[in-house]
Amino acid sequence: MRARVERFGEPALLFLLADGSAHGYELLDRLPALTGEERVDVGNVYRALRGLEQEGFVESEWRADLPGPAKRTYTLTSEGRAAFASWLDSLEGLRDGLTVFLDHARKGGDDVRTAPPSPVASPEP
Amino acid sequence: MRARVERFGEPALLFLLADGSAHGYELLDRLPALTGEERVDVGNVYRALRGLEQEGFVESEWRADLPGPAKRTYTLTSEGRAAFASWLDSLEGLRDGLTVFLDHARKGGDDVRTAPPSPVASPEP
DNA sequence: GCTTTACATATGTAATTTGCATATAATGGC
DNA sequence: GCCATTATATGCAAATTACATATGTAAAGC
Repeated sequence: MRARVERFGEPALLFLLADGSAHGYELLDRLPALTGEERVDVGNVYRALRGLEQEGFVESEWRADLPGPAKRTYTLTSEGRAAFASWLDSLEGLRDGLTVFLDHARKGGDDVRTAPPSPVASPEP
Repeated sequence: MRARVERFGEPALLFLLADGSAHGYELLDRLPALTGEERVDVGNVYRALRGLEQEGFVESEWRADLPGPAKRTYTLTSEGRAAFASWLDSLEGLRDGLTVFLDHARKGGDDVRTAPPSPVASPEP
């Protein structure tokens, strides 16, 4: 069923790059294990990388010296590092928000799922 | 910065409806406080409600007897309640996944955020 | 009574994102 | 040379989202 993080791909890419420079294909390989997604779209990864580059979060350099076909090697910029840190904060906020929501939604045990809802309870800030 | 839950709107609507029947405008009012979003699109809420109805998760009934203009009052079905429970599980999985990711990304304290990630490749200052 | 404002639902559509397919090209093994 | 693999990239339809606008009723003000 549908419950995924929106634009989780970008922070995941930054996370992988924070671990060292890499090229797209390599990132593509390591992404599923990180995000838990079964299928990661090839084209969208490259598009995301170009987007991150346009935003100044990564820099790329063509490397023909490495074995195999020419690769575009991406490296985090300091802006990218800062953005990643900010994204982590944001994700943490999201996680905490989810926790609050889940606690709310599950309060009263299973009556949310089985019994008619209580007439009073409303989630107030 | 961008880090939101995708399709969080539907479970949020189900959550509000689990608390008792309501009409669209009312849900629209209570939604931002629940999801933390500043602006909730009016049209999309009604579209989401119709979607939920087509999936059999909610039922609606026009009420002209209530004060004010005629309202369409939505009520959770048992399928809706089940779907909500399932969504909660899904969200919980997401939350736990986020926790794992954050622990990973933050391991080693703040060095992810401040220090060069690895000696292998860093853009020279 | 008539006008204005608030309530309530709904449609239209442009922009963005996603998923899926396909193109291109270089390398290495045979 | 031929072919599978590695590597990057584009094209496009479908789905989603954001923004605007339309429609109609009821309450409030004068």
